[in-house]
Amino acid sequence: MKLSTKTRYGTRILIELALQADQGPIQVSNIASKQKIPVKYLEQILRTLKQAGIVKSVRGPKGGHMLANNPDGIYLGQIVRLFEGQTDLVACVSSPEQCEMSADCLVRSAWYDATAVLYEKLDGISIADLIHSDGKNNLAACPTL
Amino acid sequence: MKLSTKTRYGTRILIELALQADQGPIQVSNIASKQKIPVKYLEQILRTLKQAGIVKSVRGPKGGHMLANNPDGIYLGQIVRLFEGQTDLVACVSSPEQCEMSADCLVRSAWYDATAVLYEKLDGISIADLIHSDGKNNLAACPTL
DNA sequence: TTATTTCCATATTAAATGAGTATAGATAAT
DNA sequence: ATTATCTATACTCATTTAATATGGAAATAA
Repeated sequence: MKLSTKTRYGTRILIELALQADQGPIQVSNIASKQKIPVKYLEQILRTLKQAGIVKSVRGPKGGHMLANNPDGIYLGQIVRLFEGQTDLVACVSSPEQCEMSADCLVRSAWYDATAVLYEKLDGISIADLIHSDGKNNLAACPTL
Repeated sequence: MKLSTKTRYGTRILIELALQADQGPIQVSNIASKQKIPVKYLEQILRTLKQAGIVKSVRGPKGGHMLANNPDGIYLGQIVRLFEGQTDLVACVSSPEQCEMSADCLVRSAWYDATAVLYEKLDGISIADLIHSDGKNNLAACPTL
């Protein structure tokens, strides 16, 4: 039940672009070294972000990438939906027709509610929120233990 | 970012056992046909549930399986933790040492919070809650769209 | 006591997915 | 023109998931 590296990398790329927002176009090599992401993989992820309208870029020497809009309008929920193949905890949540038992399934609505509460949270956290946090993580107890 | 079939099947197995709680030991073949789960796969999942102390069973003719305790004490969070290999949205949430950047990562605490809110929800839904719902699912809008 | 019904355990396989690499091309500044 | 940069697609490799196969162990009842 984990997020893909594309989602994680995608988020870190956006953070990097937000941090360097006043530096003009940021090059792939710059992001790659700062965030320790393989260049070619990074390029793929950037392309997805660009096609989604979140990032814009200019080609040629001195070219690079930058956020298309203000980071306070980019939310984690949007990034997760963009990169995760299946965005629900269980497929039947958004495609009940995939399961012949879904009509009177006793669990489906629970998976639905859990998915909803998760995205409610993710849709409340923007890239701007992240770069304005102090980045000091307490390494304390984990919610799943 | 989806739950495994083991988690989904495991939940449905427990629902089935809860529904038939007054019928004595329930046989694998019974659960398999009712819930449309391959017999041998079902046996694996049942074994995990048994080792976790959630299910008990008796061998030999007239044997079968039953809940070890009342279904109002079995929560979805427990089932998910039991079957999912990685129970956090991102590995660094519970194992920050796995990522050299985690100490001053600007995203980690967000993944932590999202994981926490998800399990808070899952830990509030019991098997008893599920079997006492009416099972009529509205097939309405999905939280991820 | 022995046949039979049931659960128990491990090994194997097959398909899907995820993560990353390779190769080739297009654009624009100098 | 040359070169630095982004763009696009195809391919490979490793891991995980889902399921199957095979063989066993326990307990009941004829």
